[in-house]
Amino acid sequence: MAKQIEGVYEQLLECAKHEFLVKGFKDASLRTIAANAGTSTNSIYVRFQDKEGLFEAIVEPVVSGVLQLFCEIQETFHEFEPEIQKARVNEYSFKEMDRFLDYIYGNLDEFRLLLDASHGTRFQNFVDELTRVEVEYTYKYMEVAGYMSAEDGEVTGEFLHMVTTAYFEGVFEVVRHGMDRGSAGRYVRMLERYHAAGFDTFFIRDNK
Amino acid sequence: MAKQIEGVYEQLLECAKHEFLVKGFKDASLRTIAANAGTSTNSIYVRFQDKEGLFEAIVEPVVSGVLQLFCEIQETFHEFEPEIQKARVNEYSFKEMDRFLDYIYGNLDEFRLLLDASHGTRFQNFVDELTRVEVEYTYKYMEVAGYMSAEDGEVTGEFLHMVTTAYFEGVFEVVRHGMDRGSAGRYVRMLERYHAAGFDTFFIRDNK
Amino acid sequence: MAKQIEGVYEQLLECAKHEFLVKGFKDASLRTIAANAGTSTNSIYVRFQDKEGLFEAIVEPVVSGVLQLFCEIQETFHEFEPEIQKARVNEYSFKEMDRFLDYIYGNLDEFRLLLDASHGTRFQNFVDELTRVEVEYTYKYMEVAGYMSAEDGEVTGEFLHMVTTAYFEGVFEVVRHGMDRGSAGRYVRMLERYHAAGFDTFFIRDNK
Amino acid sequence: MAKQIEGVYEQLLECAKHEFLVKGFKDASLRTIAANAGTSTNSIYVRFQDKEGLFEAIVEPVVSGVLQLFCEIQETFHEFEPEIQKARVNEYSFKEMDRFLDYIYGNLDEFRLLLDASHGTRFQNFVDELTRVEVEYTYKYMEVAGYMSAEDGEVTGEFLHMVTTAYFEGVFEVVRHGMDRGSAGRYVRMLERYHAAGFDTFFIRDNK
DNA sequence: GATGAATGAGCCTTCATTCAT
DNA sequence: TATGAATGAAGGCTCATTCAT
Repeated sequence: MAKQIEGVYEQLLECAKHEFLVKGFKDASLRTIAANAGTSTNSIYVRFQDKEGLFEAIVEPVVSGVLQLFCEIQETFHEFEPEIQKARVNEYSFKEMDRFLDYIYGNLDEFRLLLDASHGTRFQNFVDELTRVEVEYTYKYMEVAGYMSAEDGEVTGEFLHMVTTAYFEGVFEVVRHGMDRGSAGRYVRMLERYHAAGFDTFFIRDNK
Repeated sequence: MAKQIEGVYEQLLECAKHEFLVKGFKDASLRTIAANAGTSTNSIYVRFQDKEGLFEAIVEPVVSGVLQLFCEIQETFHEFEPEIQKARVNEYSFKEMDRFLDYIYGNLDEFRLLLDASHGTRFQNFVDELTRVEVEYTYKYMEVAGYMSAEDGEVTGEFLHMVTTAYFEGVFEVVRHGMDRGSAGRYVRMLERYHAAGFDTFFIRDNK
Repeated sequence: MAKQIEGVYEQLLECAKHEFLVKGFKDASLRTIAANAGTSTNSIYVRFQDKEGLFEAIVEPVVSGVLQLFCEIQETFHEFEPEIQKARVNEYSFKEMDRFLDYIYGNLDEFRLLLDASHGTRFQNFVDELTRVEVEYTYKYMEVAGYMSAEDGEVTGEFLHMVTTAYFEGVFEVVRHGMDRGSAGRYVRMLERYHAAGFDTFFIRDNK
Repeated sequence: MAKQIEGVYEQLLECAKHEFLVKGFKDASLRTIAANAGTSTNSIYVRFQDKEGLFEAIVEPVVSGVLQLFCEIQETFHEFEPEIQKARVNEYSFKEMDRFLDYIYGNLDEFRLLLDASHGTRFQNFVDELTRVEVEYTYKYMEVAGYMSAEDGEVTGEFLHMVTTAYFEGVFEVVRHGMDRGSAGRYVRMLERYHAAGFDTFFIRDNK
């Protein structure tokens, strides 16, 4: 059974990660990656199909992971009773944001790649994907919790998308700035309060 | 002697703008630009030094312009008496945001370039630059208006930078999404309220 | 020990046939063939030596077959008495051409390979080989039947070769055009009359 | 006015011609051609756009030339009165075939390329193109001269195409075999008689 | 013998920039 | 200064074949 030379796979991933981080997807050179990994360009094709396949191999598990984590968090929350949802939304999101950050800090390089080196790949709209999911769940929550837009509906959808984008971009600034895990936690906590306030300016509870 | 042929300069700018918009800085081809402009590649070098020089020629006036406008707005504001500043801050920023948007919409392509096609040039951190200026003035204003952080100061600076980034990114979403001027106005107004609310959550007036 | 896995040989032949037909010998990819056959490239080398060996394995039996059939037909004919040869040449060749076409239509793909996909292999001159054999027998027949060239002999040989080539190329057009067996029969019959007329223009019977 | 280095163009054409002749279009290497011409591969792109452009540059003038010559010959003939056409068809085609052969022998290498090295280019069906033109004119002539098919019409068109193909392939054998100009003349003359006889077997004059 | 990775060379094409005219 | 070829390097990718397991 012709085995791949041991360690080359990992070497390639490591060197590719580095190259992509430094030069971005487009400008990264497979020749350079292969040379640094001490092998031939063809090794890349054997293992990863092509350039984008190499990028995906690095990044895809993390993308899947974060989406799964994200959905799991949301689903768990949305299974609570409406009353509980309303009562614990802040507490809950604080707690879960920590899991989220843990995941990010467990895969820092991959997130850096997704955020700043993925142009030209199918991951270039990664943040947007996350945003879409979040917006969807936000709508669900608004319904459950009896929120309604404070404004006429005209622009609500796009606006919500916009500020949610801003929220995620804010979270990911933490990655871009190379902040340590501790600071990141504090920051993001602040960011949540910040956005919660903004949110409450536009969307108010329709309670009696 | 041997004057530059009239109109070629403008042709080059126009064609370069188009090419950069479509392909981004890195992937744009000087050959293509020159060919479309009906001249030779060397014409670019004569007029703009090199590829980045060409990009700068398109974008730099707008960058200068927006920075100047921005500073002017801020300076004017900061020349008011503190009492007036405090009283009119919202009204003022609403009004001035319109000038800002007008400027953007008067130079849409250039902003698009700055936002999405400048990677690889010295303008790739354009938003960050704006953010830095804004943050600086925010500090000044906070001092004048007697604001203070609601939190311990440890992370204040970076946090302020972060949310200001989010603010500007939010504003520029308007460009990226190809929103029309009217919608943009409404959006950004909402965005300001949103961020104002967030801001007030953290920075409170030390009045008596 | 370690016997070849049953059926792989046939699979390879089948897939190779398809690949060669579609891409021609040079552009065919052994990787693709092996992959389609559900085996490894090396299986090809074990069974067929190399790329050309694979091509030969497909095509050689048919080449042998057609040559054998061809010679058999000719030999049978030439065993007849001269008088009978002269009397029945047309009738005979009509009848035998049907066997020839049957053989072709029983091995259509292989003939297609020989005609249009063999460049780069030792079969690239397949038609020429057939032609040479035919010309040889034609000479024999001419002697037996008392034909002689109507022209001075200078160019006779090459000319005969040329028109015989034209004859065979004509026959094989039937394959290239994907004609059905029925039409092919009619065409080739016409072609024979056509060439017979041409032939009789140059080579006339030295009878008294 | 930046001139191309003198002679490089010609060198490239010459070396390309040689490489294409030896290896065929597909297998020819631009690197090799450039190296042999003492220049860089890019010189090829500057002058000829791409690989096929290089091939075209060699071969296109000859293709145009031969088509023009061919049509001119045909048109001239078809401008004669029907009576004259009928009377002189053989004499005329003999004479003009010499012009045709002169043209071929004035551009031997190009014809070799067209016949045996053009696979993969838009010239790969060169003979077929010629054939189509010839067949068209043949139809015209048949009408004028009162020919009609001796057979039912079913297969006439395709059959005519087939034998005309055979005719041209026969003519071009002269190129493939490297025959000298003198022999070629005699051959082709014979070939014409040969085909004329075949033709007359199927298409007979509807005279009274 | 089967596997499939390694080899090592090669493909066409494109680029930003320089340079001779 | 305009021109556009020359430069010189690099790009991703694919190949037939060999070789270690």
